[in-house]
Amino acid sequence: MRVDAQRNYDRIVEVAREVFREQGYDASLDEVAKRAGVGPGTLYRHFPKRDDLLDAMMRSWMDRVDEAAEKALATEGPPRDLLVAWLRAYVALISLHKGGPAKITSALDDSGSPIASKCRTLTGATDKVVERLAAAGALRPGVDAVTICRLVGGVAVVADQGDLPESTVFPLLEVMADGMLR
Amino acid sequence: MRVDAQRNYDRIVEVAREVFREQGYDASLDEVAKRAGVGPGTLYRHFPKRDDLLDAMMRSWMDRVDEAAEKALATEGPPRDLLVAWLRAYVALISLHKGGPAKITSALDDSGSPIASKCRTLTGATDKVVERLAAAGALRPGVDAVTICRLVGGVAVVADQGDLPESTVFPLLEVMADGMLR
DNA sequence: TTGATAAACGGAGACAGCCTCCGTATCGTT
DNA sequence: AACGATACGGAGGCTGTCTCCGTTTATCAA
Repeated sequence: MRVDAQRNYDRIVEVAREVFREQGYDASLDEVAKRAGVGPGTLYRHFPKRDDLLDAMMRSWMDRVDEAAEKALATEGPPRDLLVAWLRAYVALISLHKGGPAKITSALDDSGSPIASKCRTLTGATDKVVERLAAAGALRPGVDAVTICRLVGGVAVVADQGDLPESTVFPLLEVMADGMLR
Repeated sequence: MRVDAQRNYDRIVEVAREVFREQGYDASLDEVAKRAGVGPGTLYRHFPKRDDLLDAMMRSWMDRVDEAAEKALATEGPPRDLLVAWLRAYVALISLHKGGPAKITSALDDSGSPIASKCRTLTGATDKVVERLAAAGALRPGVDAVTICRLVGGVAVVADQGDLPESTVFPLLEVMADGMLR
């Protein structure tokens, strides 16, 4: 890749992070291009679809997911505490930007999206939690990682769209946790 | 209201129902106007915001909600069956159009939206179910109608966006039901 | 029936966002 | 330095939203 191309690529991703944080996932891409000081053509050549840009933005984010899963797994106490800790972390991770929860959760079932690979990181991390719970015999049969991701994703979407505070979201997660455990 | 105005109003609503059913909630409003045989100006005078149009479309829908609640309340058997029946009905009711679950569920927390009044019908119906369950002592403390609406709304949004089949959605609802019951 | 008046109509067009095409500029190599 | 490959970027087509305002239509009183 030519150095000027690399420079523009990086700059676009950097600016996109900023713009999406300010305006949510449906911010104008022309605006991103303008702020990055490139033409729209350049942006669309590097990132033909909006999701390709999100994909690039989320590269570093994946490390954080694994990190958060490790941290949750280190939780002391009963299985329910572990699960709740992970659910909270999960919501926080996918709620970095307005519109993020919807985007990510719907990518769970859209293997064509570039985001889908990110979801695998997410379900993978959830799976570690599932295994731990299953080993403790605490999990209700039939509850797997994808099920959990869908459920908690749904809560995250609602929280995101309604701007719900943690004090409202946490109880929702606890109801769900109780439904998942035996 | 002048009779021609009334005629156009009704026609727009009728056509909108059709178009939204075909294309989901973000169908083009100019398209609706065109099909209804009116200018965009006429449409926007009657319905300044998209939600105003949805609001009008949902007038008759509210009756169906109460009806469905009655039917669920007539369910024989243990409380869990009643709850699951209502959750399924709830999802079906808000999933009439693509994008509907998101619209309706986010209106739960947006009292400014014209849709909010429709939500009250929905939470009201849910409340009847809640009362029945509470009377039977089957409900976990702290679980109220709004909590339930948010949770099931979240599942409906995910199902809608991911085009999930009933066979996937129903188990999600059951996990939630288990979380709500003691 | 007719004419006045208010009400409603509807389409042209301003504006914003998405995305493409292609002439121009830049890079890297010989 | 010169050339070919690569990348740039902006003009502009397209679609959808929404408004403004000249024209039409309904209604009612005379």
